[in-house]
Amino acid sequence: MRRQILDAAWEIARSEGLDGVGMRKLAAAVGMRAPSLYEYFPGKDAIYDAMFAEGNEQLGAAHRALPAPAEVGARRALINSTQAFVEFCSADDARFQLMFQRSVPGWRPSDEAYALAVENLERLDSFLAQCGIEDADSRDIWTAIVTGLASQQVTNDLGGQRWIRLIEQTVDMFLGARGPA
Amino acid sequence: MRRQILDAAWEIARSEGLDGVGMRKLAAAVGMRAPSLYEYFPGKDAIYDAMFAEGNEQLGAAHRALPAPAEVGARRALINSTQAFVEFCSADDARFQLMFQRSVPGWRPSDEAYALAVENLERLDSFLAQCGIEDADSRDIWTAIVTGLASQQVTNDLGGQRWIRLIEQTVDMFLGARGPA
DNA sequence: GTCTATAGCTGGATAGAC
DNA sequence: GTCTATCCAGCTATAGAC
Repeated sequence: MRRQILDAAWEIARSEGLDGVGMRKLAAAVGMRAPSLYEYFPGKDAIYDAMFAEGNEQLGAAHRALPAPAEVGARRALINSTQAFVEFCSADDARFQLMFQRSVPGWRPSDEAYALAVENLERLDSFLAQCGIEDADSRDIWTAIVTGLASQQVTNDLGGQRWIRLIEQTVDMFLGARGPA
Repeated sequence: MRRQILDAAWEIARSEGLDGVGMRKLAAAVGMRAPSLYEYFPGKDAIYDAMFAEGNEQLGAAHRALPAPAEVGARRALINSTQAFVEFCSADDARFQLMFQRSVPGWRPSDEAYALAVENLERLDSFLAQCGIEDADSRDIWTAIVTGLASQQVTNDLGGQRWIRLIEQTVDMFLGARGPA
């Protein structure tokens, strides 16, 4: 039942925006009345929280599914992970906004949910290290580039390929500046 | 009086978030009651709209104040404009969110206000062209990089220098990939 | 121009019957 | 577990007195 409620919440968020998720509307979407939702979640914030956690689990799973840098080489690994990330963001703008922008007034993820986000950041760090990117400045430049590609793709060409298809070129630009291959 | 109201609105937005700007609170901040605000603005959306327009005017002014690429060369021009932009974003996160993120549920800029944003984008295009960046792919990569730097700076180190100080290095990376100087 | 008063709505959450 | 009924708080906006 929690599953059904969360699915409905995602659907409303995708079609009407994150702020469109209200207790009455959400309950109606699963054939209930608002008060019944409190049997499954302590409140509305807990629903956003579960969504935030779920998004981070999905991102973690997508990242774990990538081949290791040792297998495919740093260049290919960076391309793969960037494509996976930008496509992940672009596949669901409501999820992107919930996870990476502060677009739900008055809501902040709980500590437990946020821990999943930190876990993903740590996984990324270790992935970058395996790609030979270990100094802090390079990591910061890298994260700026990747989040920039993702936000442009989501904001200006949702569901398209406009920035996704520039990823290889961008990775080569980044690697080229770190010394010739 | 419109000026005073807008100043108060910015102040509330900065301290409590954009959604903290309400008619009662805003009126109280200028020593009025809510209904009196309707003498100066037709409604709340018009206030967001005026703020959006004002932000874009400020950005335009900041950009116009930059030395021309012909004077300082492409590299310096790109560094200057990126620093100016990231600092502009980082100086006021409420303004950043209003202008570049969709963080006011239910509000969209009016056509007139949006025209100012388009004007700024066109100015940027012409600036980039003067820097020798004319193909669409390079422009897209460039905007991704710049917005990425800005969003990382605003989100993770507001008011600091963590990404601002990486701008020179990033511009060199970008230019390096376009053929040796 | 500014006010009081209030309409009219929407939202999350709770009490208590069944 | 689900419901009806309702509370309570918030909001924008308007009517009409002064």
